[in-house]
Amino acid sequence: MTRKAYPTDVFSAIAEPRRREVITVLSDGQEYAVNEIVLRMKIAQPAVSKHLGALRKAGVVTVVKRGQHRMYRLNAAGLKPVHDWVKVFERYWMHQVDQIKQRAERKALERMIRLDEGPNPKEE
Amino acid sequence: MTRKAYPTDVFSAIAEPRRREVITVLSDGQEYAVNEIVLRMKIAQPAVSKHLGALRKAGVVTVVKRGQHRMYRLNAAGLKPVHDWVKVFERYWMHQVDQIKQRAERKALERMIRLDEGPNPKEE
DNA sequence: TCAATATATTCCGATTTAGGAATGTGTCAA
DNA sequence: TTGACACATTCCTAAATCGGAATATATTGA
Repeated sequence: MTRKAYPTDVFSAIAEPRRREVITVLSDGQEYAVNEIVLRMKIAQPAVSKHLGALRKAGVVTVVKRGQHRMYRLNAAGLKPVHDWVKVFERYWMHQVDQIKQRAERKALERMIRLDEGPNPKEE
Repeated sequence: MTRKAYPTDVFSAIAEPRRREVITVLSDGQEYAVNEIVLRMKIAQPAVSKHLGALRKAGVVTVVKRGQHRMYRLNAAGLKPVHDWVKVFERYWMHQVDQIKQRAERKALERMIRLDEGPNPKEE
C-alpha cells in the first residue's frame, strides 16, 4: 500500500504555512509554473511539487500541461468550505464591534448633551 | 524537553475534525463543562481535555473554574484570523456566481427578443 | 480526613506529515 | 537520438500528532 503522503482535505491543506504561501503566490489569479513558485519560496522543487499535489487534491488549485511546464492556477472555490464554516462565527466579533461602536456613539451623545447643558451637568 | 503535544495555532487547531466538533458544541455561545462536551462526542475525556487545551492556546475558547468544573466557552474572535485570511478569496466565487447569473439573465433577455421577433429569428 | 467527582497531565505506541536526496518521466531543441 | 529542462515520485528520516491508559491534582461532601 502506498505510504500516506500529504493531507488532502482543505482544512488540513491550509493549515500548513507553506501551502498558504503557495496560495498567496497564486492569489493574483494568474497561472504559474512550478519553477516560478519555487523561486518565490524557500523550499526545494520536490517539496513545492508535493504541496501543490496536496492543494490539487484538496481542490484548491488546478493544473494544465503546457509544453514542458505544468501551469498551476488558484481555484478559490475550493476554499469555500472553509469560508462557509468560519463565516458562521463572523457575527460574534461583528456584534462586538457594533457594541463598541454603539458605546462610543452613546458616549459621544452624552458629551453633546452635557455640552448643551453647560459645564455643570445635572446629577441624578 | 517536553514531548510536543497538540498544535496551538488557529489554522492547525481547526484542521482537526474533532476540534471543529468541539467548536460546534460550543457554538451556541453557552458555557459547557468538559463532561458535557465528552457526552456529545465519541472520544474519552483525556482526549477532549487535550483538544480543549489546544483550542485554548489557539485563543478559540476560554475557561473559567466554577467549583470542581471547568467551564469552557467559545471565543469566536479567535477564529477571526482564519476568516480574514479566507475572506480575501470570497470575491472569486462570488464573482463567478455573478457571472453565471448575468449569463442567465442575458440568455433570458435574448429569448424575449427572439419571441418579439417571431419564430424565425434573424441571423447575422 | 476520606471518598467521590471532575479534569489535567504524563507516558506511550501508532500514524501522519514535512522535506531532503535520489530517481523517474515527459517534452523540447539540436 | 541525445542532452537539457521541468516536474513528479519514491525512499527515507525526523518530527509532529492523536488517542488510550494510567496517574496526578483539585474540589466537594460526608
